[in-house]
Amino acid sequence: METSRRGRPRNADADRAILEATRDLLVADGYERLTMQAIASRAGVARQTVYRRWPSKARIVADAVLSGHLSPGFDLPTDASASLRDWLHRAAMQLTDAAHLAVIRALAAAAVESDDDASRLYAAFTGPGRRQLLSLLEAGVASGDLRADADLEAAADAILGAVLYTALARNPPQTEHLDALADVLLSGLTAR
Amino acid sequence: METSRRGRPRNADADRAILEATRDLLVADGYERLTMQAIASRAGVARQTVYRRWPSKARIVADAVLSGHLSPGFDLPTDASASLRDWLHRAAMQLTDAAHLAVIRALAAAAVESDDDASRLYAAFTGPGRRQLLSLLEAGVASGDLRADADLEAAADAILGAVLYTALARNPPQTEHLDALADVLLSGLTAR
Amino acid sequence: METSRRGRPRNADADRAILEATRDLLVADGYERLTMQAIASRAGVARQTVYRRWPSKARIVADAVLSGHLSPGFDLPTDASASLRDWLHRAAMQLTDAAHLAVIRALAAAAVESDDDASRLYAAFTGPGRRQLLSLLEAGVASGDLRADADLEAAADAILGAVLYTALARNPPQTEHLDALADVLLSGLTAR
Amino acid sequence: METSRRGRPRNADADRAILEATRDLLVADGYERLTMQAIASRAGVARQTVYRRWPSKARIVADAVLSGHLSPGFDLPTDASASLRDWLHRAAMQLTDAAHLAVIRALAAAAVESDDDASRLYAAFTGPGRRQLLSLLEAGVASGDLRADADLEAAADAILGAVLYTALARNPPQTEHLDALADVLLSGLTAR
DNA sequence: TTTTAAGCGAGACGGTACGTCGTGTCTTGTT
DNA sequence: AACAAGACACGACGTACCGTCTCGCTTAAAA
Repeated sequence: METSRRGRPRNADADRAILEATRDLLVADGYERLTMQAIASRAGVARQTVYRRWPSKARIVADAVLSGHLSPGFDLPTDASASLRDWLHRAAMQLTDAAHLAVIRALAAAAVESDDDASRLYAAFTGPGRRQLLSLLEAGVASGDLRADADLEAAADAILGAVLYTALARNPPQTEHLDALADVLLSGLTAR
Repeated sequence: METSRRGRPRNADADRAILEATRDLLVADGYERLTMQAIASRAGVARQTVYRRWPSKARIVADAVLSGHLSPGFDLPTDASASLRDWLHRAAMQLTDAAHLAVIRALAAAAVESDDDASRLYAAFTGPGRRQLLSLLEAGVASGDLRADADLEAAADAILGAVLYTALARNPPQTEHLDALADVLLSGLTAR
Repeated sequence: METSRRGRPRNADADRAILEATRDLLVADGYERLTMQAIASRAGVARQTVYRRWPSKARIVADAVLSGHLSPGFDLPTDASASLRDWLHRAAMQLTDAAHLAVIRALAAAAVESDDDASRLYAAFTGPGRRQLLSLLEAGVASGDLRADADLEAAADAILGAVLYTALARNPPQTEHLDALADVLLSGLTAR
Repeated sequence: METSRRGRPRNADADRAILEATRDLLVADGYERLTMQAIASRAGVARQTVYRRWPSKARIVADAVLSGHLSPGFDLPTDASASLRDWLHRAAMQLTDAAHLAVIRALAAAAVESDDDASRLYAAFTGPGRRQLLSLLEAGVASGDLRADADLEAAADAILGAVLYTALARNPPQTEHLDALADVLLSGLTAR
């Protein structure tokens, strides 16, 4: 048991306040305009208190992502009736709002420290959406609408990648394009 | 048209040298560590000579992307025998090398700083691969292997997005995962 | 001849402005409260411009002293009629005003970098007063009032040291004390 | 008089250890490089224990001076045979060692930061030497070597000031210069 | 004996200045 | 005009100290 440390304990609220301040400022101003001083001020904390916990701006942002402070909520009903097409539309809509675009772009900068950090960041960012999507797919399999022998993990990656890419490269995404996307993913490309 | 200007003409080599220096440094150190001084030094040029041509770091990177200096070569044969599965494997392999990952991450940073739309940069970056992929798909349709009524643009987006996302979030990508990805894209998710 | 240097030449006015700003702020607020930012601001210059010329606060102050920006004026007439007693009174008066006390105290801090810098700083600070005093003594010798075989350099040191010490340790100096001081210096201690 | 307090009594050793640590570090590194943490560490004490006794760095140094921890020993015999010239030489020698120079310079810094008057600190620092010098002068008067009507306080100031100034501004002091100094102080400047 | 008030080591905290680095602009002399 | 070189205004970075504030533990006098 080594929880009884010496000295004044760190203010646990500060950690949270700093991550939240980071999220708010990142979403509002973007990574480049994000400042340690601004983070500290908004968190109601001295600059040194931030540095005592994180060694750099990139690490704070990385932690904000990893701790889920920056993942999109995807506040959609995950009931059985929600079709994949609906999910694609809503996810694309949410990802293309200014806040989430800012975060997606920050992921790149935050991953600058280490090369394989990037994977963890992207995985953490997409985690909630991915879990949601997986349960949607599982429901589809259970109801017999989707085939049982598909690799659902791979399917989730394909869907997430497609919607992320569309959000980034086809901003704003068009309805017909998303419908065609859903068609490809559901029906496949093979002639029959 | 007054093409003959007075004074000393610009050194045409400098443009190319600067873009190449930008690419090399970007790939080696990432966007955050990229500095104008480093670009100029590596290009054998004064800092002002860079600023005479581009107004900011973001614009150089954007131009390097738009001019194709940073797009992946995808030097794969596009012959009829190349299956979609092969393409996925090779593309994922190429995108996960350090150089391309650095560029992919830089796209976001460059987009947010320059006036250019992120979508233009992503489109430019993925352009060559996309064109290659489309001709592969068209060949598949022509040979009757792929169904004729699929939206090939949407299919290309799905495939590109999936492979990009896999490269970013599942670094390095596993063989089985890519195979499962190909299966989903070819066969679709719908039960039949 | 190597005066033709390359690149934009340094703004010569800035050097002077920085030294003057240093003097003004030092005299007004003291060494401890002196700030690089304050110096720069008052000189109408960026902080980096100060650092380009001097590596530290101590060095600026040292240079301000060595360049005579901080030496007391001792604006007394040096005519033959000025007696040593008068000089002592006026010098003590001037050295005990707030401005000069601040400078004297700053000498110690400014000398922190190197050990024998201190000598040069004290010598520079007292230089003008010393020269004035020497010509006063020489005039006394010429007029026959003072003995010709005294070491005037040593005498000047004794007088300067005495008045400096009195100013520091007996702040404010009393008239009678200064008179007694003059008496000792003029008549000596030896019984006759 | 309520000398018996409740609670754990203060460690009396700490006071002394702190003052000694202050002296050692001051002499070794100078006032500017002196830090509270270093004082505490060297004294084997927590930083707070220092602050419980002194409110600031300047006050510790001031107290170290006032308590005599930093005054030069002037361990000279004060017997009748010791001439003023001998005293000057030995005092100059002692004051110009690195330790005492550091202290002399620290006086100014400590004085400007603490509420204490500079004069009190200088008086305390020079106190032992001054008392020694005065008894030397009184012995000279008693023996008839020195004149009886001189203001010995003023004479002591002149001598102390001269030797201090020489130590500071003419480091290291030359033998001939000190001899000439003694000559001026003993014989005076007046022609006869 | 048991309180209880203070001392103490340790270290977090709000501030402030430091010295460095990068950006984008400007000003020299030279080509 | 372009160019190499480098100064300039601006502003963020990460570090170091200051003096204050909790923590848990220890120590002795008071209850």
